[in-house]
Amino acid sequence: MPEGHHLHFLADQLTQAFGGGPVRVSSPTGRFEAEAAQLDGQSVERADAWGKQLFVEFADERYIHIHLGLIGKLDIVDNLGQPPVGQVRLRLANERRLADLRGATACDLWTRAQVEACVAKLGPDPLRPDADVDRAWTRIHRSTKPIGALLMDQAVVAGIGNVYRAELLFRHRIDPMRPGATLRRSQWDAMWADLVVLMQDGFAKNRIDTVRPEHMPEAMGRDPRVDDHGGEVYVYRRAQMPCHVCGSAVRIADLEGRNLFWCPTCQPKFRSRARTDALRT
DNA sequence: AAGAGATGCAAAC
DNA sequence: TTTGCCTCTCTTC
Repeated sequence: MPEGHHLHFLADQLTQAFGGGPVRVSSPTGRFEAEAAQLDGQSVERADAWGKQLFVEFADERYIHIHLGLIGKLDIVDNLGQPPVGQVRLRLANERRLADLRGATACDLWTRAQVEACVAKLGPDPLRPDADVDRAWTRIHRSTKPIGALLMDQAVVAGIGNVYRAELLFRHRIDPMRPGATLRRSQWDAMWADLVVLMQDGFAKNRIDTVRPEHMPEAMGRDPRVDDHGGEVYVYRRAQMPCHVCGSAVRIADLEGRNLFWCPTCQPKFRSRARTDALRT
């Protein structure tokens, strides 16, 4: 689940569970033990997310920085005094709630300066009200890299992952291999506006659904999606299966080490104007 | 029971 | 370009 919507969901949960009061901080695996000891018993101010980076703010401008990576999990549950199960690198607990971190790529104790340096490298986050859409457009407009690769670059847009990448391109009928510089500003503005709505919905439900009402299972009389992802999507992890819109077999390819999914009919191959003109003459 | 693969990314070659 | 993280679910035997 760890695309940007999920990290914002976790930040909200952490703030609700621990914000404004003292928290027990421990590291059952010992890997974060020295840092945990420094924070143990201190008050949590709040938690916040920027893209896929999660920050838990303590007094004195100290922050726990967490990045879940591909397989990391942060379970926030009622505190019933249960012992840690598996490799719990970080445990936050108060009388009511308990949060266990497992499998994360990063868990560090940071200063405010470190947090600011991290955030400065990130592109705009569609879930933040201060997001600067122009900053993303500048990067896209100046790049010959495929838009499918640019959308995954956290310095371009922070919070998009493999699901939102594939689904956003499908919804806007854009060839993932199309160079960023060939997009029109109006296309990017429409994609961004759509992304904000999709990710806000994902944040509210903690689940990625991108299928329009007319293509939902009930509307089309098809079976709902059943797998560990769960959300209703058009192309993500649907290789070889028929497109919900046109019936073509959904395609899969490797782009920069990640699986890319798209519909070859709904997202026709992009031809540059120069090439088209050359063929006409 | 065992293996593959996954919503990510940094570090190592 | 490949490996590591070290979890969890789904698939195959």
